[in-house]
Amino acid sequence: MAVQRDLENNKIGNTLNKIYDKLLGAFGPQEWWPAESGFEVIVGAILTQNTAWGNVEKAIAVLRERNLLTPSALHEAPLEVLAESVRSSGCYNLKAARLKAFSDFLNCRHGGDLDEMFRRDGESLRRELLSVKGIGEETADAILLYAGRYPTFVVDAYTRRVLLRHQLIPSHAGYGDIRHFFMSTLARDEGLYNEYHALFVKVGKEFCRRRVPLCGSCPLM
DNA sequence: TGCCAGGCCGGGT
DNA sequence: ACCCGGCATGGC
Repeated sequence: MAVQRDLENNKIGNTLNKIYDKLLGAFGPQEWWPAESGFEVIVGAILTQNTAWGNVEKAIAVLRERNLLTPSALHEAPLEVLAESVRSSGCYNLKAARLKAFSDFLNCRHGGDLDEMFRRDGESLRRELLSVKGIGEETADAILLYAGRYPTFVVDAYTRRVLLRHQLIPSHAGYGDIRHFFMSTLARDEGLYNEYHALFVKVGKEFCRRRVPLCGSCPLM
């Protein structure tokens, strides 16, 4: 029974490795996350929730212009200033509040020090992040992986859609199921998870958008 | 012109 | 335990 499951996992693991090789071969390294600091990664992770990255870039440019891309500066900025700064990323009142919520968390729990925060072990830090209002599973994993370089797999809408279209997961699979799917079958490698998720976003943007059917020129076909 | 984008929360079944 | 509406700008 356990042996059978292991074989199954191994088959899936091979499949996931093949997909990775195809994507990397087709698109090359993606050099993620596009940011100049770990703190900027976190800000971007919050701003990009259900939002096109281009709109986030504009918001980050405004924050940089106003010297708000540091923990202390962000923490001291009035909510209205934040909201107005990140307007282009949509849902701006909500996101300003979420940036503040993270900022408060960082100050209260980690003395406003990112390096200190990232000294915590991954599992407990993940739970801490999930307790912050506005940080859900994907955002928490993105922060852990791309800002803290922890080996945790980030599952997003593209990941789910690509896997569904290629019938590699059942339609009822939840976030945790898919994350476990990768982490239990692939090596626990931060570099691999980093590249893999970035490649999913790349192939998703090009070939797996919402109402676009499977396309013959997709490298996974 | 609508639909969609690298989600998350709160309230309702 | 799910399901849904709200949040909101900018690009195609």
